Amino acid sequence: MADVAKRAGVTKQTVSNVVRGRSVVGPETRARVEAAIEALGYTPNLVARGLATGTTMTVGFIVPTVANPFYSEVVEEVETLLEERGYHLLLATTRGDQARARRHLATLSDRSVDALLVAGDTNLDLAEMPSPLGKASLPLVLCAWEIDPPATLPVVTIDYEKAGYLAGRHLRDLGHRNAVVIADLPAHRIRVDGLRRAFAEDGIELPAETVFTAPSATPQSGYEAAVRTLRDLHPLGRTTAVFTSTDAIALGVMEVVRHYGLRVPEDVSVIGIDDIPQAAHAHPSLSTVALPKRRMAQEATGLLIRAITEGQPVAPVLTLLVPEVLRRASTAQSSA
Amino acid sequence: MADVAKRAGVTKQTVSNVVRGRSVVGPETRARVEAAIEALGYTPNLVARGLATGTTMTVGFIVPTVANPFYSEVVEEVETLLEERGYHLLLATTRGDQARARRHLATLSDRSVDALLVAGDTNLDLAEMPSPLGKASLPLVLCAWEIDPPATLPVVTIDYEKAGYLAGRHLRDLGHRNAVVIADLPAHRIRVDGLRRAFAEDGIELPAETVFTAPSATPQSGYEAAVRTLRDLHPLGRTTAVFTSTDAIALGVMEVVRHYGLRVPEDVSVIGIDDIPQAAHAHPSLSTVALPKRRMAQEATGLLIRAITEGQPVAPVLTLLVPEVLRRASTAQSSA
DNA sequence: CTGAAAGCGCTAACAC
DNA sequence: GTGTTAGCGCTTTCAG
Repeated sequence: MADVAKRAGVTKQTVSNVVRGRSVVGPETRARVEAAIEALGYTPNLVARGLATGTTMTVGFIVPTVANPFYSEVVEEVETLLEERGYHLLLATTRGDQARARRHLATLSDRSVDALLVAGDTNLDLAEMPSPLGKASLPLVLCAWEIDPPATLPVVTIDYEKAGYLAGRHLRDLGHRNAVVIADLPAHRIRVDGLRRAFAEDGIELPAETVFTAPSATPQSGYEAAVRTLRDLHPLGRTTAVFTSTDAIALGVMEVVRHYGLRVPEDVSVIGIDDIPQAAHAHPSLSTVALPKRRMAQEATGLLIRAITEGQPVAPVLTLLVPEVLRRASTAQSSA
Repeated sequence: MADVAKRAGVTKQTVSNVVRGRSVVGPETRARVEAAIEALGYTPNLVARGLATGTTMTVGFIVPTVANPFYSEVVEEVETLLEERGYHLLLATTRGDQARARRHLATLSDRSVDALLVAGDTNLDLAEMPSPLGKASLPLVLCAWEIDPPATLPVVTIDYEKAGYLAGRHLRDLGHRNAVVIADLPAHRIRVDGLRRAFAEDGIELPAETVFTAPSATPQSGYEAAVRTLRDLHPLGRTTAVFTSTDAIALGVMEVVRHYGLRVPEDVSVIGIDDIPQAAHAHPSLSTVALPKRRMAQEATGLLIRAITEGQPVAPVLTLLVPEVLRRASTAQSSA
């Protein structure tokens, strides 16, 4: 920078002003400086700028995993939004590991990021988490917080209970009274609660023996477990519908159902939650409750950036995004 | 830091030494300093350290997208490896957009990262890319470079041609002579070339009219296109096997084949490439050629970190990882 | 509109 | 072992 200044016959200050596009530089001077920059191939050092301004133009995002369509879509959207505003994305994954989450939280809050976004993770116990959560030293927003969103922090999440409820109402409206549930419990218990509420409105109970657990956090093994569960369960008896807490599981269920020579949706309706890309392309296309991930990413990033630019902590409000039923081909009127 | 030093009755330097775990501090002094750090809740400013040392402990990763199982697995692996060594991951996606890629390359090379990893993207024209590629100012490694890996840069990639070849040999060994190809062209043409080579070894040609294009970059629309293609194509005629350039497409193909009342693998064998998580859980489980993504991530990260710690640019060597056939249930002896 | 000074928080040389 | 002195490259006062 000093070289550029010398070459253009100005001071570093003027170079700085030119680089940052401030309109305090005379056009003639500006041209000279720009020529010098070009000639020397100068490029400003962001770290130094960061030290001077106390801002890094970087947002940290702590996420359970990225090998899961739900989170990877959220990450991608967040990255895009940040990029549009000139921010970088520092990605950290927890993989369901408290210790990792804590480490990330600690290192990222050392002023190496301007703000922090943390996606929900069942294994995350906020009370155990270090400083930034407590002293709110830097803007912090939580998202996709399925279980017990804390009231003391800003949270942008989805009404997962309603997602379950909507799935339930959809099935109920189609006349289904005997449903089997396959859910990733306890992570997705809220979704099952919603389903239960929908059925309860019609006086239908969900017997405990029709609720099965896909005992793993990853959608893949959830799927696998679902397959096994359903296999053991067979014959389905009076069951006319299967509700799964996740599309990945639903996809597996459809395969197994077909494997038994039953048809979806003629014999059994299947509905999932999330609306992963494959859901629309399955055969039959999977009815599901779409979780507004992109909306969530937008709201969360918006809060974060506003907090950074205004220099104020984010108000601890809970934003609850509403999911939406997607009626596709895997659900039909109950044949019972 | 000054406060800590004052409280402990030492200088900043000593505090620095304690923080960085240097063994030049007396145990008694160290204890005092640590107490002061604890009391004041001091946490070092990484940006300042970065300015002083010229190192940020951050590696940039430019990737086409993260909403694709292949890349998301690579990203996750890279992140994990970096974290183990105390590095952070700055993630940037190109979404197949040259301009974005160029922007990222430019901003990331402003010394805000210690090294740069760039994953292959058909839309990326390296010749058009700015400085860091040319002047190799900071360690740069390319990975997953399917088309024309440049000889002037270090590249860790997979032998995609061999992947196609292995798939072809597998089919050929099972007696298949009439295969249909559905590939994401031109992105995956190398894979088709490999297949062609395998068949050619037996004097079998792949007529142009049996090669179909799934005309999109994203696996999902590839899948969709495959479905349409196969639907139009029906009946399959003498075809006994389908090769797809991607597992996602293969999964779609299996559904469509079944849709016609044909059985996999009894009537038609299906083989893909990649080994995405779902492949193992499909019904029947999908035979495929596994691409060693994790190995690739390991090699690439290794090179990068070595380059950083040794302060030397990475030698422009091409590392070609070998894929492996996974014989599963979707392929069987040809019935023809 | 431009220039000169001071300092962001830390580390790296030295000397003590 | 510990303290001292300079910066890292930039931005930000404040004068000119």
